[in-house]
Amino acid sequence: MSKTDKREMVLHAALELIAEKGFHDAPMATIAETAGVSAGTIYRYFENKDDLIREIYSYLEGNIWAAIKKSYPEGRPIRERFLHIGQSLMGYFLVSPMEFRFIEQFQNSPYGVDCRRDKFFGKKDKDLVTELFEEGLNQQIIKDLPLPILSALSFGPLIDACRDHILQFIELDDTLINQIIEANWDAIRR
Amino acid sequence: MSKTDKREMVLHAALELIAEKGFHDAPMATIAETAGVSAGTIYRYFENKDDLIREIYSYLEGNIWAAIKKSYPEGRPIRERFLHIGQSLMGYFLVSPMEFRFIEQFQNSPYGVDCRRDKFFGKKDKDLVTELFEEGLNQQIIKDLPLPILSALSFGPLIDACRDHILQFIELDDTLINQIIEANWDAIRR
DNA sequence: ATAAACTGAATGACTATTCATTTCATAAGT
DNA sequence: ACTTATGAAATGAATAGTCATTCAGTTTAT
Repeated sequence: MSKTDKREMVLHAALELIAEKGFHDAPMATIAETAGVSAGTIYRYFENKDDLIREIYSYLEGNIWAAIKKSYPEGRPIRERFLHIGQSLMGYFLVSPMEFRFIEQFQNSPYGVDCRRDKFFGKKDKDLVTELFEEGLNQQIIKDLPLPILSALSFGPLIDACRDHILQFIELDDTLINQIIEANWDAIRR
Repeated sequence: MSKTDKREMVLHAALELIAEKGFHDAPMATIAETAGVSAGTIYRYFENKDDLIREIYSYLEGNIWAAIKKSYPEGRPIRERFLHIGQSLMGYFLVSPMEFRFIEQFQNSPYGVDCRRDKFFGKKDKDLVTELFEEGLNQQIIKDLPLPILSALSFGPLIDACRDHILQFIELDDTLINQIIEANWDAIRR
């Protein structure tokens, strides 16, 4: 097993265990065991558990942006781009329930608060979504509300729907997915 | 200090500490100290930490239903009742940020999953909100979507907005609150 | 031969819960 | 009115477990 292989084994083992059990019930010893590696080895690749968790999130975030950017209808109307983002996101989450559960936990924890703070107070580049909202605001196509609110109206319900589907409270199909995304659009459009 | 006083002291100390630090950084010893009581005493009033946490949630849930039912415009149009519920909820959360943070943590944890399961699979009585949605569906005033989705569209963004306000990412005022609730209505109305 | 990678037992810190003991309020007996 | 008996309430040190992280010693690759 090569060096990078071990790093990846640890990363995936941690992702899996944390998604299933939560941050506090995924001991380093168990992560090591699942990864087929000794406890000490984890610390050759990650400073500590916090660092490991943040690295997993970065990795998943990369995957998600890739999913959204794949066949992104650049230059098409705002509404069309908005629908594409919603469909990509839900599509991604529904085929990757484990990753979804990790992200959900991450967002609903002090890690997630730090993350949003960085985003809204500008430590990161403007992303595709922020650009889209700003364009929509300028063209007076979407309601004049603060960006965090527009985010909440757009993506909150979408994520809740994925969660309820994964927990088998509802069953999402393509029709329902589109109805949800259209409803989100109704919430933000003027 | 009477018997019930001590129970309440513990309940409030736990609420405060958990809201600030999270379930896992609010040790029983610290809760006891904050409540002005010894660690052992907690166990006279609560079976264990889980029980304590669930009791706190029940207590808060009672407060919230009371806030909603206060001046609930029974018999008035669906839209008006919907707006009332939204306003009551946001009003309550904004004057009780500590309680809000507890509830948010509770909902985004295995406790919350159990709770929703009970709700959607009928162990509880139908609540005001479910009744409202069902009436709206029958009258074809709101979109024909599963109840969990209608909930997500209505209350998800509202809660996210409260969170962002409490974290000082945005500043909510009456105008903005009403705009958000109207946007939620746009999402669910036909 | 050398250094880098790896191991896993040991460390130290932390926690929920228990239980032997003490305190306290109340009621009975004198 | 004063003592005593009683059991509930309260205490907090002790218990039995957790877990992240370290490091002395071992293996592996070059």
